[in-house]
Formats: sequence, C-alpha cells, structure tokens
Amino acid sequence: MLSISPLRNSAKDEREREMESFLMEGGEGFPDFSDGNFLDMSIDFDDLFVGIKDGDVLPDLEVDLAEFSASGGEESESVSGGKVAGGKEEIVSKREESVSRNVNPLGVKGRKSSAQSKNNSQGKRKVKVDWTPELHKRFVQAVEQLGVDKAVPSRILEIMGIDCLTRHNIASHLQKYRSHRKHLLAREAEAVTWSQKRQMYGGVGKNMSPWLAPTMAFPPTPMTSLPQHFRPLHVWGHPSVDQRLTPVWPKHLALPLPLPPLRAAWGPTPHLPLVPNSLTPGTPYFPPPLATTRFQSPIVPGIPPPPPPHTMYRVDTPGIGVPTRPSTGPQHHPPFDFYPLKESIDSAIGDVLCKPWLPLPLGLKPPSLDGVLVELQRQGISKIPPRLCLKNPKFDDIS
DNA sequence: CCGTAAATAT
DNA sequence: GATATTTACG
Repeated sequence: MLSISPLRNSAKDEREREMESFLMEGGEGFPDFSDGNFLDMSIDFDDLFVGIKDGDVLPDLEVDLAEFSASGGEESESVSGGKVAGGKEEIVSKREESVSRNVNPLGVKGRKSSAQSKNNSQGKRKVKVDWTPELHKRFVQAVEQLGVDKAVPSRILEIMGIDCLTRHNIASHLQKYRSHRKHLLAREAEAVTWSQKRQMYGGVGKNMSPWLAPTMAFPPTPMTSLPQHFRPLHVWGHPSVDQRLTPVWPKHLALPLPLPPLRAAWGPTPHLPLVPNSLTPGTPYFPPPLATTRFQSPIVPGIPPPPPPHTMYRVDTPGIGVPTRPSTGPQHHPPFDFYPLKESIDSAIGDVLCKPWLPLPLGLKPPSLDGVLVELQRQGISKIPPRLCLKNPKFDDIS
C-alpha cells in the first residue's frame, strides 16, 4: 500500500492523472471549539472534538485504501484543549504530508481504491473528491479571502494550497457552493422581507399562540443571532459564519453530547422523554399540544395578510430530525450540513405553523415517515400526507 | 480559464 | 430514486 505524497505531484497535469483517490480525514473533519462556547458544559470536549490541524485537512492520495485504513489506531492527534491549532486563516503550511491516522475507514466505503472502481475503464474517470467539512472549510476560507465574487477556481486552489486538488475539483465545488449560497440568500431575503411585512401589518399579534409569538419575529441577523446550538451548520452556507464554532459530532462517538437534547417528536426515539416546555435559555423545548392552532396573520382591512414564509422554522423546535448516532460501522460525514427536509416540511405545514427558519443541524437526519406522521398528528394536521414531508426538494438555483 | 449544463457514480 | 461530483461544452 503506497501512498503518494502530494508533494511529489508537481506538474498539474500529472497530478490529475496520478490522482487515484482521496481519502479524507473523515473522522477528524471537525471544527474545533476552542472558542469556548461549548466549554461551559463541563464536558470534556477533548474527547469529543478534535482540534484541526492544517495538515489534516489534506486529502491523502492513496493507492490502496483498504489496507491503509486498516492501519490506523489513533484518531485525534491534537486535542483542542482550548487551543486553536492553526485556528487562524493562515493557510500557509499545507504542504506537509499528512498521514491519515483516523480509524475511520470512511474512505473505504465509497471511494474506491484507485482504478478499481467499477468505472475504471482505463482509469479514465477521476475519483470523486470527498469534501469533508474541513476541506470545505478551507475552501470557504479561500473564497472569503478572495471575495465571493472574485473567487475563481484557480485562485482558490492557489490559496487553499492543496496540491492534490485540481482546478476542476474546485470549480465543481465552487459551482455547488454558489448554487447553495444563492439559494440560502434567497431564502434569507425572503424571510426578512416577510418579517418586515409582518411588522408593517401589525407585527405579532398578541392574540397569537403564546408559544408562537416569541419566535415569530425574525431576528435582524438570523444566522448569527440564533442560539449557538441552533445556528445553521453550513457547509455550503454563508462563509462569514465561523464554522469553527459549529458543532459536528465526531463520527466515532456514540452520543452527540454537545448538542442540546432534541425533541423526541421526530423519528423513533422513544427513550427520549418528551419534556414539555423546559424553557431553559438556549434549550429547545417542546411546544404544548397545538390542537389546531393555526397561525393567523394580523388582519388589516384592505391589506391582504402576507403569506407565511414557507422557508421558516420555529426556532424552538430545532430537533426536526433525529440525531445521527454515530454507529459502529464506517460512516460518511454528511456531505452537507443540513438536509432539505425542512423545506418540504415547511411547504407542507409551514402555512400552518409559520416557523422561523432554521436549518437542520448537522448530525441530524430527516425524520422517518413515522416521525413525520406523529408530528403531523401532534400538530393536528391531517390533510397533509406525511410522505410529502419527506420528499427532498431540489437544491439547485431557483431563479 | 471560467461558468453552465449534462452525465455518471454512489 | 436522488444527489453529489465529474465531465463536457461554449
């Protein structure tokens, strides 16, 4: 099993050619929490989160992946321990050859070892790049540095300094990145305008459902004003948000401790007791049974009430989904930070509940059909087929 | 070289 | 069947 050092591949063309497969630092692609935001919890995060070192971001070029993955024993090399390892944006030292130490045989699953993929006709087709959160973070940093508008693949690649990536890889990722970003911005704008309208038309009515009211007003800066835990974890999202603060569950851990308890409404998590309205600041709570409390826009004579945004989610119901319990076997990090489920949910019940928008945090997976069913029932929604809520919408540009 | 659209693999 | 990534094309 040899592994090709990125250093060796100097010529671009050759690099592409030689690039066999990437093994990402799957198990280690986690933001560090040196910020301390999560340190209050008196949990030893050293065990939970791994500091990020530049070198580890790099994808490894390997020929024999399977063998390689079998070797690993260690996982975390540097514990964050409150120190940011290379926490700054300096993306300088990327050259060093990084050996993937993580146990996670993640790469094995999908990524084929070199040209033995099914499509290996003649090693023609290149192997997909696994854009781990860390790699993406690097990408985002580069884009930010250049300016979202001025960022072009070549430059990004330069800044990222990851030799084994090709310009095409970047371009592809950039395409998707822009697409998602556009999408998110559109949604945000929509939410904002809607929020403005609401204020215009009288704001949140006091006759509104008590548990709805506080969440109705959309915060000035939705992304950043959300409670830490609820802040959208974006891989694609806005680069301005420091992703180092975003919690990501290490795949090899059994429990997502850093995240607040999730409501049990979704998905088969019967052991999680439904605690109604445990209103601790920053803690999700279960809204009381809704009966059929529908959101009523303030009625202003002559002015049609603004349509409820279908892109909104209740802030206090962050647990739309069930935690992805890192299971034993090889796991893939979710390619993206949130699942589009909420969109379909919104489109289905958004007009009923009118929720402030909240992306599904990383580590959450869409609820099961049963989960949806339960939730719909709980909210007294009968006319919407649960299946509809599970249908994933396209995330491409909508313009 | 860049951006977009189509193809393909997972 | 859907999506992410690659590949093709203008």
